[in-house]
Amino acid sequence: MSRAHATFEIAVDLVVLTVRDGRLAVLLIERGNEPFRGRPALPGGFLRAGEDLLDAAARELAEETGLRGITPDLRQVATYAAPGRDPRGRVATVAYLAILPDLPVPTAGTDAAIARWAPVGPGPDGLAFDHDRILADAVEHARRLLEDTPLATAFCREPFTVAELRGVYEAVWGVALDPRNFHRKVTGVPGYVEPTGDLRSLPTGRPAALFRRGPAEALYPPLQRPRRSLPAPQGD
Amino acid sequence: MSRAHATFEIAVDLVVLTVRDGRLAVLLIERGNEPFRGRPALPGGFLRAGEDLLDAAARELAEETGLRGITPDLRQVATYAAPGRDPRGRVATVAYLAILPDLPVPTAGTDAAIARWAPVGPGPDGLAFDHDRILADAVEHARRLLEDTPLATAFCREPFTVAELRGVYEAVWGVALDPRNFHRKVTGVPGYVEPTGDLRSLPTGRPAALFRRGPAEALYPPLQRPRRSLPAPQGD
DNA sequence: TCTCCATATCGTCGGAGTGACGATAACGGA
DNA sequence: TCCGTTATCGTCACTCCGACGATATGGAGA
Repeated sequence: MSRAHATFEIAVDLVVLTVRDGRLAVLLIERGNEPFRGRPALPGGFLRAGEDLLDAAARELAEETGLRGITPDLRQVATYAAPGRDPRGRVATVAYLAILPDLPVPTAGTDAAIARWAPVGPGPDGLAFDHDRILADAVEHARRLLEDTPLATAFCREPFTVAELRGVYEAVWGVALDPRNFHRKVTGVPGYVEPTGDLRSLPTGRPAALFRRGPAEALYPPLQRPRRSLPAPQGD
Repeated sequence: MSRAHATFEIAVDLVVLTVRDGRLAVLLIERGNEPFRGRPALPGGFLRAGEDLLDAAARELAEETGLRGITPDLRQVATYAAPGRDPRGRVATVAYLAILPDLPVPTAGTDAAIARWAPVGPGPDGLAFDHDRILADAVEHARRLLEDTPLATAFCREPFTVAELRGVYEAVWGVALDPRNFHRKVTGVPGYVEPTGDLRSLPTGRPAALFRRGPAEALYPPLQRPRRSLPAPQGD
């Protein structure tokens, strides 16, 4: 059997998302080496011998964020292997999506690079390699997952209020949601959130009930993001 | 920078689905070489130097099915790279999903192996490598895509009838659908199918109107598969 | 204490979507 | 002509949803 096929290095890149100050943010590092030295990039690293993809993603996440013992759900998003995407040679990268609650600080410096939260905007961010594209794909993936999975609770520290959960949806989808309808829908999905029985007082307003994640792995009925496909009201 | 990372070969495996005789079927080949010689497997091959993933998937599809000029939509499903998944060494594979109308014959023998359509059952099929898992993931992917994308039309040759499209949904989802409600929903989604104005007579029954694919890239409202989460009627 | 404000939570109402299923249409064949 | 079969349209009750009014409950300030 011929062995004439090209060989590759395989990297795992992480799209770590959180919500900070009501805005969606992504964990970025500053590249310390060529290529793209000094440019922001997604954290990631190479797959090691004997290591599976998910293990590598979890290892990189721990190294970049300093998180230990926490196992956030990591979801594979897509794989990119275009020739020329890495000037060093043939490198394929598998992108993973991770969702974290708003941490005090990314605990940078654990590894080689400086990590920081950067707001996710609508346009490109000038990231290294093809990381703009990877980020966009991952964000779109997260937006879809919010609709029919309990992923949004991964953005929140427990216990959380309905308003905090609503803030997650608003930040990720980039839309404003009606607090009353949102409350009705979230509390109406079986197994999505469970009341702890406690309340939390904010600097203003009526105290809010606290919730924890429920056992549901899929949301039914789903929380659909607003669609614009209105029937184009007949002018006149 | 150290270059001590493991190197890999990267393969592209295809999950080519169609509907034959009202049942979901997948294109399988019989392996002609070790490992897993003689075992059925998904068609696929190695990524070549200078080739991108999608190009490799399209090339393999053309080689295995003999299709030329046709560009069915190929969708990346997931990537698998567990150590030991390929006895020959470290091989990562990127799975692609392709949907075809029921072809007369897979036009086997174009490449090295014998290709055939095999029905997709609920259980494992004893495929080589981790292809049982890949197939299951891809089928679940297709089931989801039927809900909110026009993917189902890719199973049909144009023009097609509503009943043929319904047969696709029934085969892929494995459920029976009410013909009247299905007709109402499919023709009610803007841009999903467009009437050609022609009719097709079957050996029996009233002739059916013929349709072609519409311009919609997403279905709204979606055609949701039946959910079982009924409110558990109170026994009493 | 009373008023005001902000947020949380509950209710109401009309419209859209859906599943169950009846009714009718339009063929081929007995 | 009658019948079986499939296609297509209609009806009805129920759910879900978005818009939005009403009420609850805290803190801040008069």
